[in-house]
Amino acid sequence: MRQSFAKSCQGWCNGLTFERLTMADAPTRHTGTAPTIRDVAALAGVATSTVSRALSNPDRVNRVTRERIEKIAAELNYVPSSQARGLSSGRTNAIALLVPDVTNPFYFDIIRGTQNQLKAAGYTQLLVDTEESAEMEADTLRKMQRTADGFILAASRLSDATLAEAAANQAIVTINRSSSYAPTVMIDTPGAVIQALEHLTSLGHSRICYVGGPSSSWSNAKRWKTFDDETRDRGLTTSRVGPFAPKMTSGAAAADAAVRTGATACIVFNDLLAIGMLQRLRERGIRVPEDMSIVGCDDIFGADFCNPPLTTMASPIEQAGRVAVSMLLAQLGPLRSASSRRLAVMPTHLTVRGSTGSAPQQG
Amino acid sequence: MRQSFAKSCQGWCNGLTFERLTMADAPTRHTGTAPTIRDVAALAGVATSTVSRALSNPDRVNRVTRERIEKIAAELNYVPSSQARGLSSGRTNAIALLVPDVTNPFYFDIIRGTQNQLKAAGYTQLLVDTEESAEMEADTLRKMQRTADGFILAASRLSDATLAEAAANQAIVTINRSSSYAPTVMIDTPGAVIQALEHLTSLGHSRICYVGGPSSSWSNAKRWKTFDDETRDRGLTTSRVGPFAPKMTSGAAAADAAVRTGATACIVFNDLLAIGMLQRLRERGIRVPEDMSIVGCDDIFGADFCNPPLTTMASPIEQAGRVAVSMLLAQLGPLRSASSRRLAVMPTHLTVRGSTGSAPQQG
DNA sequence: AACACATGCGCGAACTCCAGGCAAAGATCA
DNA sequence: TGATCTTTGCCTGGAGTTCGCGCATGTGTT
Repeated sequence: MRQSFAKSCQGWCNGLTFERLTMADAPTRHTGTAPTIRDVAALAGVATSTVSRALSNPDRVNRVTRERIEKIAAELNYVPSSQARGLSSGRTNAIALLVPDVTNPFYFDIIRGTQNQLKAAGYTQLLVDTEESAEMEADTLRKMQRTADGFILAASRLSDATLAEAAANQAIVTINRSSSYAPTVMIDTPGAVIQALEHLTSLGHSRICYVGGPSSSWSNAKRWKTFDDETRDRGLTTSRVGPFAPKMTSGAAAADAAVRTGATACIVFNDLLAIGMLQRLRERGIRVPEDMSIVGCDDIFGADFCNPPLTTMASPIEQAGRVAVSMLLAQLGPLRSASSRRLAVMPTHLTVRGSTGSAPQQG
Repeated sequence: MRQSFAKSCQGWCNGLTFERLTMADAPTRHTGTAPTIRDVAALAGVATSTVSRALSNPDRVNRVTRERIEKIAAELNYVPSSQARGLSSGRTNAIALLVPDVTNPFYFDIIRGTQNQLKAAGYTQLLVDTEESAEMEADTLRKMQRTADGFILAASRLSDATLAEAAANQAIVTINRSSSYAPTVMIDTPGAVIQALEHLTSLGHSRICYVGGPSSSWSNAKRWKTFDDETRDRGLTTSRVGPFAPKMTSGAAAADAAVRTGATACIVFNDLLAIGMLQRLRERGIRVPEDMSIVGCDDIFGADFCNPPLTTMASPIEQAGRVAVSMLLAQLGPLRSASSRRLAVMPTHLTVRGSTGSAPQQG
C-alpha cells in the first residue's frame, strides 16, 4: 500500500492521526467546524474522488474501502456540502413553494402537504410569500432560478405569458391555476359548486348570491362561471357581489352586500371570507342558517368549529400539495417526464354543517 | 425565449392529459439556459471578476463599465448562483426554521413572522418539520449545518446537552425554550398564567384545573410551575390532568378528565387543546362558560370565532418569530454577538372572550 | 505454464461558479 | 516624466462530482 510512503502527522480531529502524502501542505483548516471531503479522504488514505463515489455511488467502490470510508465519515460527522455538490451537478435538492399569502390557512394545508412529501423525497422546501403580487412572483421565480430545482406555484397570480416564459426555463407545477404551459393540480371547484347548488335548491333556496374573491384569482373566475352556467337553467334568482379580499376582515362588507341582494343563501369564494361573514351576520342579528345560509369553500382549519360550523366545499388541500410535489419530482426525474401527468384533478365534496338550512318562508 | 414551446400543448379537460416532449434536446435541462457570470463577461467584453465586482461591489468598478455590465446582466436575466457564491463566502443566505409540527397553527404564526423578517433581510427560509422528535431535530441540525447559516428552533425538544453541543457549532436561536447556550425568545407565560388566575378568581372560581400539554414541552413545564406556585397561596383547590397531545382531537379526553376533577374552570396548555375541549363539552351538554370556564393559550387563528369565542392568553407569536430572526441575524453579523441580546421576553396579555364567566353557584 | 485479454478499482485532473487578492495597465496629476 | 490612483484582468481557492486512464489483478486460451 502506498501508506508506507506516508508520514504520520499531528491529528486534528479528536486526537486521531492520519496519513498524508508528501505533497505541499494542503491548506486544510482545522477549525473544528465542518469537515470536508478532503479530511475524510486524508484519514481514509484515499483520494477525494473515491470518498465521493463511496458515499454517493456505493457499488462502484470496493466494499472494504467503502466501509472504511463510511466509518470515518461517520466518525467525523461529515456531511457533503450541498452547496458544492450543487455546483457541478446543477441541482440543489431544494424546491420552492410560492404562496400568495402565508397568512391564509388554505395555504397552510398546502405547505403541510408539500413539506411532508418533499421531506420524504429528501428535498428541502423553500417557502416564499409573494404577497398576492404577480410581479413579486415573477421576480422570485427569476431570482431563485438557480436556488431551486423546481417551483410549485400555489394559486399563481402570473399572467399566461409570464407563466409560459417561466415554465419554459424551469420546472414548474401550479396548483389551482390551469395552464397549458405547466402541469397543474386542480381542485375540482366546478363539481363542488354544482353540489353546493343542489344542496341549496333542495333546501328550497331560490335566491342565491355568489360572494366573489379577488379578481386576479383564476379559481374565483372558474367558480363564478360554473355558478353562472349552472343557475341559468334552474329558474333561480342569482346575484353576485364582490370582489372581496380573501380575508376574514372582508367578511363584514361581504355580508352586508350579500344581505342587500335579498338572497337567502350565499356561496362564498372561500372559508375565510365566509367565516368573516358569519361573524358580521351574528352582529347584525341575522341568524344563520334560519335567515341566511352560507356555503364556504376549502374546508380550512376552523371551518368545523366556527359558529355555526360552516357548510363548505371540502377539498383535499394537503393532498393537492403532495400530488404537486410528485408531479414536480417526476418532471425532474431522469425519465424527463416523457409520460408524466400534466393535470391532476382533486375530487371535492360538500361537507354539510350547521351554516345551511331550509330557506326562510316567504313573508 | 427561444423555445418554440407553444406547440403541442393540449388543452386541459377533465381526465388526464399527457405531455410528450417533441423538442430535439430531450434532456431540456431547464437550467441549461441559465446564464453564468461568464456569459455576461463575454458579452460585455470584460473578465468575470469585473462582472462579479460590478454587481456586488459597484464602487470598485468604473461607472460606464458597470452600467454596461448591469445592462447586459439584466438582458440575460443573469442571477448569480447562490450556490457558488456560498462556496467562497461560506454563507448560504438561508436560515432554517425547525418546528415540531407544521400542522399546529401556533407555528403558522411563527412561520409567518420569520418569513417576513427573513425576506426583508434577503434571506431564504428553509422550513423543516421535526415531528415532535428530539432525534429528528438533532439530525436535521447536523445534516443542514452547511445548508443554513443559522437555525431557529421553535419549541425545541432537544436535551440540554444536545442543544449545548449544537449551539457551540452553529448559530442558533430558540423560541420558547430557555437555555443558557443559545439566545432565546420567550413568551411570558408566567405573566399570562397569573393574569388568567386573577381573572378566574375574580369571577369567583375556586376549583381550577390545569390541563397539561406534552411532557417534553418546556413551556408546558413552565406554565404548570407558575400555576402551582401562584395557586398555593390563594386558598384554591387545584388539580392537574394530562399530559395531552397539543391537538384538537385530544380535547375530548382532556375535557372528560377536567370535568372529573370537579373544577369549574380550566387553564389549558394551548388553544388547540382548548378548542377541542369546547367541542367535547358541548357534546356532553356541559355549558361554557355557565358550567365550566375555559382559558386557552396562544390566541391562535380560530380562537376568536370558535364557539364560544375563547378567552386566551394572547401572545405576539408572529412578533416572536420576527424577534428571533433579528437576534439570529445579529449573531451572524460581523460583530459576532458581542453585545447582542441573549434573551427577549414577549409580553402577554389575557384576552377575555366568551369562554369564561362567573363560577356556577354551589349546589 | 505463459500469454493475451478482460475486469475492477482508485487516482488525478478537469470542471462547476463566484469572490477576492495581487498585479499590471492606463489615466491623472504634480 | 515620474508618482499615485483607478480600473481591470489573471489566478487561485473553495467543496464536491465526473471522467479518462493506468495499475493490478483475474480469467481464458493455447
